Amino acid sequence: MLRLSKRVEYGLIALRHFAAINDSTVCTAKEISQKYNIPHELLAKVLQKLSQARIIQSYQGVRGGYVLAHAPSKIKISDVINAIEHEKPMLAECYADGPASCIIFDDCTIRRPLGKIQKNINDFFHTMTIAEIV
Amino acid sequence: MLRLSKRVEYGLIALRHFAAINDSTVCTAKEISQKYNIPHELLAKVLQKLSQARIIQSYQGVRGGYVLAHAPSKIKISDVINAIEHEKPMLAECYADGPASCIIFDDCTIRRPLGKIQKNINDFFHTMTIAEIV
DNA sequence: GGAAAATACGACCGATTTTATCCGATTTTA
DNA sequence: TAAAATCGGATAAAATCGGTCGTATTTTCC
Ligand code: FES
Ligand code: FES
Repeated sequence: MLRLSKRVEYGLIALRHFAAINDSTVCTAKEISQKYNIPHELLAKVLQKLSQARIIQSYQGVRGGYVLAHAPSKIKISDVINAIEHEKPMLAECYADGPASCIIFDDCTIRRPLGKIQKNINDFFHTMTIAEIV
Repeated sequence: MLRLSKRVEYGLIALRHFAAINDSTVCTAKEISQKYNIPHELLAKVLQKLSQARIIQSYQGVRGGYVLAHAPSKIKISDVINAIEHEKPMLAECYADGPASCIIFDDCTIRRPLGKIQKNINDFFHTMTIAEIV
């Protein structure tokens, strides 16, 4: 409950790795998966997502790999989450999917108060960058 | 992802209901489940947990039901979560279950940075009370 | 005393989500 | 041309969660 998904964890670990090494050095998914003991195929897909979101730059072919596309201080945690998960992290489903999704929407009395906590978390993800986790 | 469980939602809704009405009036699980359109059996189980944690007082038998055991301002959100969920809400499993649970524990580089966000959320749950959601 | 109404408790199923794997295709360099 | 890497979809395995059921116990009311 209230847990980050493995995909996001793996993504953050990978991004931290990129940020910790020289900018111009490409890293392959295999390297990272071995170094951090992460399932290779799964990490590969996460990196693809990050690549599509222009957070990292991909180079195909032999001697290919990935490099950060921006400075670590420019990459917000929220960017990473949005790139990997297609729906934003929400305390209650009603926020994410709208009134139709929740059967007790009209009778719900805690949606508004929960918003305070939600906002707080959002702000944190929006403020913190990869540079702060190196 | 990063979502509260239904059990906690239902628990909060029920507690808010208790806080909103007269202190000495007992409410049955059935009443609340009908009013807020919540599955009766599931809510009943949640209320049992809250009763065991001394957050609400139970009265058995016909004309029985539940009443708040303390003033709403004395009931913290974290108390409610702890009562309903046996393990605390944690961004990453490594916090909750210790080193043995996470295969990448030794290689993990994001555990410590994540702690900042974790602490922030914990503080919020520890500060906010039922009185603030009435 | 017995029936009804409520909580108490535990076991269980089913659906959904999440995690992980697999395979084939494409790109690029050696 | 072969090897090494990214791509992308499909699929399988696992875990979690919401919800249900059945039974026991307690208490009040008739
Ligand atoms: S829990 Fe869905 S609207 Fe509040
Ligand atoms: S993800 Fe488990 S230790 Fe970091």
